[in-house]
Amino acid sequence: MKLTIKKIAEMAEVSRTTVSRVLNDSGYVSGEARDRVLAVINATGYVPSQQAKSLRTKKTKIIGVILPKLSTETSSRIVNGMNDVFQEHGYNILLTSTNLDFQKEIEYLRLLKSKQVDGIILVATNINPNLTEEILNIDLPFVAIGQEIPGVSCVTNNDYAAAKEMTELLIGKGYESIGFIGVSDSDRAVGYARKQGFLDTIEKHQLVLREEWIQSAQFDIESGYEAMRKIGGELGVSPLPRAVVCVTDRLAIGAMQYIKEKGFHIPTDISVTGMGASEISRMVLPALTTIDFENEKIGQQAAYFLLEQINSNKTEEIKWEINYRLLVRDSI
Amino acid sequence: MKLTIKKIAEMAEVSRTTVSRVLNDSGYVSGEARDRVLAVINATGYVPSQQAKSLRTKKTKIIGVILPKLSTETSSRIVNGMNDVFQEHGYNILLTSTNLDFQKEIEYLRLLKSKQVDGIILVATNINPNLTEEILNIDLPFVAIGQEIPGVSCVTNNDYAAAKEMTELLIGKGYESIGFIGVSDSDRAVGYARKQGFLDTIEKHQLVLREEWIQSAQFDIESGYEAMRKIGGELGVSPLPRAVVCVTDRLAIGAMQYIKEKGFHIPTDISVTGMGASEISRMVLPALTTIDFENEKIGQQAAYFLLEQINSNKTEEIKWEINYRLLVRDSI
DNA sequence: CTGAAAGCGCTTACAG
DNA sequence: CTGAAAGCGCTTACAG
Repeated sequence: MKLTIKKIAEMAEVSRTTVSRVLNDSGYVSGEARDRVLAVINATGYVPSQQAKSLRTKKTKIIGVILPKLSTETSSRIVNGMNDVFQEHGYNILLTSTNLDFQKEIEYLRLLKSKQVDGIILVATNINPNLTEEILNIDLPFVAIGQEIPGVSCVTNNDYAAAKEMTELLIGKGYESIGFIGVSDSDRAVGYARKQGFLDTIEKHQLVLREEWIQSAQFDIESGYEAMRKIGGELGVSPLPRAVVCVTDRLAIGAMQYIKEKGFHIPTDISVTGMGASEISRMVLPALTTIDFENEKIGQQAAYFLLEQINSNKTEEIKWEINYRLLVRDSI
Repeated sequence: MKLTIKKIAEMAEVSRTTVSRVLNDSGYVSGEARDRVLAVINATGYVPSQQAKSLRTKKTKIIGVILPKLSTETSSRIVNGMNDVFQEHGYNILLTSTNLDFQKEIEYLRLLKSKQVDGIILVATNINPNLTEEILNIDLPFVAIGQEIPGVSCVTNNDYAAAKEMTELLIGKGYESIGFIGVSDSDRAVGYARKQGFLDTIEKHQLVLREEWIQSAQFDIESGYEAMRKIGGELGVSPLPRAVVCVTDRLAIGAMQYIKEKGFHIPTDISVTGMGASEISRMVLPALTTIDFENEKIGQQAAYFLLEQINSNKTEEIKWEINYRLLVRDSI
C-alpha cells in the first residue's frame, strides 16, 4: 500500500495542506492537529516523496559529482571531504565516473542536469574547449577541482609551486643531477604545471639535464618502473641522475622498484620523491618523500563554495588554491 | 529561461504529447513532426526533467548505496564494481556513508527511500534487530553486501572458509604455534566468522593456543601494531607464536611494523598473513600473504541481483557467496 | 499519426 | 489556525 500525503491527511482528518505544514514545520498548525498528524505518520511509517517535493520546490538536495576514476586514493579522499560537508548540510552525492573517457564528462554534465541536481562538482583531469563551453552553459552552481578552468570557480593545488619546492629541496641538499618522471601535458595540473615547476628550478640553478632523464609515463606503478628503466638507459654506460622527481607516488614506487631491482640503494645511490601522500608512500621502504595535497580539504573547500553558490544564487567566480605540505621522509 | 516540454511543444508547433513521444521513442510520430521537435531540442539545448518524469513513471534510475566508510580500499573497489554494471544499464549511484555510526544506517535507509531510489545496496558491517526490521519493511529492491541478513538477498564472502584455509596453509607449512589478530565479534563477517575459521582449524589440529596470542583490534594499522605488542607480552619471557593470522591487511601491516621494530625477521622468525589483498599488501616488505576477496566482483554481483529485482518486480531472496583467492607471498 | 486531459505527490499563495 | 485549488514538468490512456 503506497502512502501519500493524501492518505495521511484523510487518516488524520485534516487537509493535505496541514500535513504538509507539520512535515515542514511551516505556517500555523494547532497542537491538536499536529499531534494527530504526527501520530498517523509514526503509525504508518509514511515517508514523503522527495521527488514530488522537488518538483515544486526546485531543490533536490542532491549534488552531482563527476570523477575521473572511482577507486583511486585521491578520488576517495576528495569525495570523503566533500561528503563531510554535504552531509552536514543535508545534501547527498550522486556519483558518476568517466573512467578517464573525456567524452563522458559532457555526457554526465547533461545527465546530472536532467536529474535536477542542485549543483555539480567536476574533478577534472583535462580541459578542452567543448567541455569549457558545456560548463559555461550549464547554468547550475558549479565548481571544478584540480584544473583551472576559465570562467568558473575552481579549487586547485599549486602544482607548479609544489614541484618547484620539491626540486629546490633536493638541490638544497646538494643533488646536482636530477631526473623527472611526469605524465602527459594534456593534464595541465599534474602533467604540465608540475613539469614546469621542475624545469624552471633546474634552469634557475643551471643544472645539467640529460634528455633521457626526463620521462613521461601513465599513472600506474608499472609505468613508473618503465620510465625509470629508460632514465637508466644503458645502465653502466650513460650516467644516472642522483635523484628523480616523480609527479605521483605510484610512479615513484614503480621507479623505486626498478632501482632496487638493479641493486642500487635508495637514497644512498639515488633518491626518489613522489607527490600525493598516498598511504602507500608511508609504508614503502624506504618511506617516500612526497607532497600532501590534502585532498580532503580540497573536497571540503569545493563543497563549501558550491553551497555558497547554491544559497546565494549568484555564480561568482572564485579561484582557490589549497596549501600543500612537504613530507620529508627516508627516500632522499 | 527555463525550458519545459511545453515551450518546446509550442516552438515546434506540436503538442506536448508529441514531444514526449519523440523524447522517449514511443508511439507514432510522423517523420516531419519528429524532425521539427528534434531541431528545436538541438537549438535550445533542452534537457527534460528527470524529476517530473520520475514522478509519473515511478522510476528514478538512481540506486542508493550505504557505505560504512567512504575512503577505504574495500569500499572503493565495491563501489567501482557496482558502478560498472549500473552505468551500463543507465543507473547512477546516490552515495551515503555512515562513518561506522550504526544509527545512520536506518536513517539513510529512510532518506534513500524518500529520494525514491529504485533500489538500495547496503554494505553492512554489523546486523542488529532494528536494522533488520527496517530493511524488511523498506519495500524496495534491496541487496546487502558483506553480512548475511536473514530474509534479504545478500552477497557475501565465505569469511569462515577463507580464515580456515589460511590457517590450514600455515599448519601445512609446519607452523605449530599461531597467533591471531581479529576485530570485534559484532562484525559477524570480519570479526566472528574469520575468528571461528581460525579457532576451529587450530582445534582440529590440536595446536597449543596461548591466551595472549588471540587479540582483538580496531581496523587501523596502529591497532595492529598494538595487538602484536600484546601478543609479544613481556618479550623474551613469554613465547611468541611462529606465525600470526590477521583478519585485515592493515592489521597485518601494523603487526609487521612492530615485529620489524623489535628486530625480528619476517618470515624467518615469525610469519604474518593478512586478508583483503589491498594494494599496500603487495608493496610492503616482505610482500604480504593475503586473501583477495575480489571486491569488484562483489559489487558487480550485488548490482546484478538488484537489477534483477528491479526488473522482475519480485523480491526473491537470494544468497550468493563470492569466491576468494589465496595470494601466497613472501611474508610466510 | 496527433492532441486534450488527467494525474504523479507534493507546496504555496490565497481566502476565510 | 485551516483548507480548496493551482501548479511544478512530465507521461499515458483515450478518443479521434
